[in-house]
Amino acid sequence: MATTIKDIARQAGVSAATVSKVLNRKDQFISEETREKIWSLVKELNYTPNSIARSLITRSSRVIGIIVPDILNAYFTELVRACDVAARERGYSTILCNSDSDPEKEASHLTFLASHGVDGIVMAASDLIPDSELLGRLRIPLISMDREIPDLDCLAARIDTDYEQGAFLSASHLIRVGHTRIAFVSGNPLASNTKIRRAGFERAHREAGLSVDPDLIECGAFNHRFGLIATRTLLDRTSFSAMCCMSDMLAMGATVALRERGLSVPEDCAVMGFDNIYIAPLLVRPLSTVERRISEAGHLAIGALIDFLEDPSQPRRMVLMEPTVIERQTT
Amino acid sequence: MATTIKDIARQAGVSAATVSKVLNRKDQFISEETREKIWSLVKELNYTPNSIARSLITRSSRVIGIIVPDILNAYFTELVRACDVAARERGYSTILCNSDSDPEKEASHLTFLASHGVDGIVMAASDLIPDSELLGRLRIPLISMDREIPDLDCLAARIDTDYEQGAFLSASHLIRVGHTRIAFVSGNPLASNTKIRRAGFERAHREAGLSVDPDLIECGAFNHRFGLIATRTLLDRTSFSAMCCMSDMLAMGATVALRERGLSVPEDCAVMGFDNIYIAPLLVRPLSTVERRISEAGHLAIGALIDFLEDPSQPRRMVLMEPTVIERQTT
DNA sequence: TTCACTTAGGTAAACGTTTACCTATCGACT
DNA sequence: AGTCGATAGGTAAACGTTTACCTAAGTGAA
Repeated sequence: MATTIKDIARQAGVSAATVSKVLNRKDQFISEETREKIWSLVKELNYTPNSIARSLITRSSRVIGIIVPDILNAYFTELVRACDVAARERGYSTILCNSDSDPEKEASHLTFLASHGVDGIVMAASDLIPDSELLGRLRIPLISMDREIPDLDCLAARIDTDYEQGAFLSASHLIRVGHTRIAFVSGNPLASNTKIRRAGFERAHREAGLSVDPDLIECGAFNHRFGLIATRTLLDRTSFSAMCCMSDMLAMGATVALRERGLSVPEDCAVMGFDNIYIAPLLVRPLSTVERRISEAGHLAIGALIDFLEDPSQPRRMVLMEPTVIERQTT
Repeated sequence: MATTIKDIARQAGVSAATVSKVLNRKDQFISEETREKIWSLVKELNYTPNSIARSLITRSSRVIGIIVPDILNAYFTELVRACDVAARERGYSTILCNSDSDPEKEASHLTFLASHGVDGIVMAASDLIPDSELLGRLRIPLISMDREIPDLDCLAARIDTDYEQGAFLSASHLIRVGHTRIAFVSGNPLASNTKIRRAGFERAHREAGLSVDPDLIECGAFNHRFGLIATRTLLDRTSFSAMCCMSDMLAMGATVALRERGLSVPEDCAVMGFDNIYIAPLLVRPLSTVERRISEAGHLAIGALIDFLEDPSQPRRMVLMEPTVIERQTT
């Protein structure tokens, strides 16, 4: 029952095409009088164009899909927020999907987004390797953030963080202040996401003339729950004086486990996080971590996507963001 | 270029109508043979129906809009997540909007959602009083959560938390353990959201034969930043031995401010939160708080909305959720 | 044979836009 | 007088579905 373009047309005594032209500012050949009449009717009748009908014919929705593994991880909350504001700044909206790191959910979100006609998709860090057959078929412009991804011609840009360097910096920081037995906690051990970080961790040791005890490594997931469990396991298995966690959520879980055993941070065990989520400085013992400028990454991703949408011929962007260490009170 | 229903029809040697009937299981008068041929072509050609075209004609999108003030507040992150899983369980998807507690943004999200044909909208707790003129015009089925809302006939349900009781319980808990000077920190002082809580806070004092010193009240916003600022102000102005914060984010900010001044929690000052967000038990000093069963609220909201969509004649639900105190280590 | 019913499927309009192309009028210029 | 170029706007198809209604063939009974 909402007002349509035809209602406006009828009341203005013109055709729907004329109204459409005015609305879309393709009105160089429309008289000032008609134009004004249309705009005033638009206001009076509270006309809002039906985006669905519009998308159907223009094949563009000005909507961007965002897929993250877990919105409860504050890193993704911040990223999603950043993407959303960046998109809105350029007249786009976003629609969010949680994959739970489940390939089937990811695929079904992808089809959902496609069938809803999103103009582009941002796929954020995940242990998953995306279904390249599906992606290739969908042909939706894509931004990959911090993930392994096949080379597709709909891949508009990659925004990656230099995880190797991030892990290297984190471990080096701990080594510099005297730690020699450092635990390493990260996500899925099979994902490149984790392998690369582990390489950085090991390089830091190598360069310091230290070796890495495999007993100190625990990889599984990036959430706080795994941080808690992994730390308990590590504590039962071996001893260490510092922990190099590959996400702040892991670090939060680790801290809880350490306290559980009566260990204080950083006196008995130092803890490094990764991501610098907004909660990190708010913890009672503000967390030392690796800063990765989440908001900037989100803006970059959306910017690259929209630039690509507006001109697909431009060269693809491959950004590698350099992280830095932030020293707070847990190291 | 994606496969359409016509491609299927052509290759199956039938009309598009027949394909549509099979796809929608309105195929009682279609032969088994045709049916099988169609389904196998659907698989072979990776056909996915174009939701946009479908929505245009059916006037239903199976998408629900969710408007929250600030997704960075973990309470809303959890709520949104709960709504999303509840919606997916029933074959709906969600689309998320941040209002930043800005009436204009909220209105523009509302029009956005309307023009994108969402079937219903969940509006979560906010200081804002929604634009009833707009809402009435849009006529989109609505769920209101913890907000003041005009009575509209498109209002499918209200899911509210008994804030008066929550604040009462929080303050009573502190009074019971011996505190008499308790600071009260909450959101926008003009919003009913805050007024109601303040009433509960005052009732707790009244029933204990205590009076409330207005100097102990600081209201502004629900985020951690305000918690920090408000606590500094309170500390400069007066003295107290406990804080009754109306969100866990506020409590986190408050804790930081207290430590800043060398005060330890709970020895020098006890702190109560509200919401029981997932981070609350993870803080180094796990936060005592008021539990409000966020996930259940989200499921309830989505359930009520979808029930209403499927049968708008059923009576409206008005749920009042009763909160409970969780005692951890900050009190 | 006729009628009615069932089965299997087709036709075409409709949803609300956009857009390529067409028409008509008016001056101005050759 | 005829042509041309603006100017102002209209026509109708198209996007990919769904659905109310139509058709045609076959069957069974009267």
